[in-house]
Amino acid sequence: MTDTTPRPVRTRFAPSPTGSLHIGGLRTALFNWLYARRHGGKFVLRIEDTDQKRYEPQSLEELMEALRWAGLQWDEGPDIGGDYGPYIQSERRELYQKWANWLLDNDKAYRAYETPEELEQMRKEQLARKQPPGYNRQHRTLSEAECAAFEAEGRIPVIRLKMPLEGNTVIEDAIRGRVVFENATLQDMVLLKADGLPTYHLAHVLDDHFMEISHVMRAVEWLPSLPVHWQLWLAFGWEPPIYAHLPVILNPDGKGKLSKRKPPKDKHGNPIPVMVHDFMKAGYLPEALCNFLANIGWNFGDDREFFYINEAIDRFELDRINEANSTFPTEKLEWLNGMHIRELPVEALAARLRAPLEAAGLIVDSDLLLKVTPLVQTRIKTLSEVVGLAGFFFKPEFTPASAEAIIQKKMDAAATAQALVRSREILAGVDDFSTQALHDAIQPLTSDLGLNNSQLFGLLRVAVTGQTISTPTFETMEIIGKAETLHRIDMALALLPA
RNA sequence: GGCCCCAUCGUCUAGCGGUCUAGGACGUCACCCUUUCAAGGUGAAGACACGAGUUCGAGUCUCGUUGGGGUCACCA
Repeated sequence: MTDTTPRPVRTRFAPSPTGSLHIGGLRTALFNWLYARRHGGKFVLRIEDTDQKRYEPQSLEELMEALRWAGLQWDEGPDIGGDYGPYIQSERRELYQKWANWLLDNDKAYRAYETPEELEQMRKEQLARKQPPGYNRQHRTLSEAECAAFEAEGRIPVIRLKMPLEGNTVIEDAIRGRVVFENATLQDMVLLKADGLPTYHLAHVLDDHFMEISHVMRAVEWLPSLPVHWQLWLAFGWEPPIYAHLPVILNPDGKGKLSKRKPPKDKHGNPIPVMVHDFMKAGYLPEALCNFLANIGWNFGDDREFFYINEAIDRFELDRINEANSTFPTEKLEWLNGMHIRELPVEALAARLRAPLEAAGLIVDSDLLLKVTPLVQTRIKTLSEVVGLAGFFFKPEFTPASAEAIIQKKMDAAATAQALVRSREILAGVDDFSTQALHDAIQPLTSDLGLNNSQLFGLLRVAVTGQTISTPTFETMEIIGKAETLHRIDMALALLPA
């Protein structure tokens, strides 16, 4: 394998359109993309829609949308075409049938006439007898006449691969090394289904061959069927690609791999998104998600974990991929997302904050948003958190906090009211409503009233923002302006019992 | 259960026979800064699953045990 002439690098991501993109799928796509970019190769998007039962028409669009959002542009694919198309398997069925027949003609495969029900029955009996379930190869040696008899019954055959019955299948995996399978334990897998469409096994080998895919990077769950695929390459007599089986992402709380079926929860019991679209909606940045995904099962080197994906291209190699599965490190995603938010230029962050604010029903003025953005930049970990922290800036009507929220620690209503009144007097006299000037004007009042900064600034904060956790007080006053600030203090005063 | 893969701090990881009294990051805790919340700074606790080998020497190689994961479809 290693001494074959290197081929141009062509990798592919081949999802089946059974729903929108899974986060684990995005990582597989990312690694394939990274490898292609690293080696100046091509990254191909292929749709594996040979299972009509599970096909969801919406998902092709969603899949592509998620990939584009993440910045993983493909060089060939169903929407943009390419020299190796079509890129949707259901449009390639003649190819699969042609080569399935070739296998038949060359004694590498055979027709089997059992119905799904009969196979199911066989499995049940095997299980009942505590035998390993599997096809018993009954039809592997059928005569012409026997086949004709089944056909006469109206049975439609599937085509199964004639696996070697003894010996080993030995394969070199690019990240796991030598993997050995005993042929006697392997199955004669179905290659072409009764509906004339291929199974994954046949389809991917044929497509990867004709699309000249050089490296197949896929999740480890494919490893058990690798020997079948390998025997197919051997049967065809074609040069196999280099296989690399990636570790999977495990559920952080319970056991098993991350799955949308069993929604995972973090240690606080909050649900963790699994689908890429959920991450989009939750306010994660694509650059943060890619950065995060690249850190699972691979590492940048230099002890660096924060990076932009373009920086990873130069360093991405298969031998740096960790073969162990890993659980989904939620807190790290939060941290990385916060990091990427903080690194964004203010204008860029403001632009991204618009969507979640508008989704919350707020009217977003661009100038105002630009002023508010720096105040939230170090305080949010996801874009959607802007709504809770600074949504009040964009509400048409100000909603004051409760009296008890305004009253600070070790203070009562009277003292609070007094502080508000005195503050109002001072603020009314300030012409330059800037953060610094406001701070300087109010500061002396703390000692006059025998309060500390926390108390005085705190009650002003709650009066002016309506929240106990908010953007900084004086910065907020500067943005909303003098009239509004005084108005809100009046509202607070009205709330306090006399 | 058969087969296959995997195994370093709670988590993500570095480590590719000696430089490991095991490094980094997230998280946690403490302190500093501080008008809330963050951010930032400083510091602390915290791991080579176990047992045999190989070797002058093992986190690093081999085998076994244990544990975890995956897979056993006319789904991918």
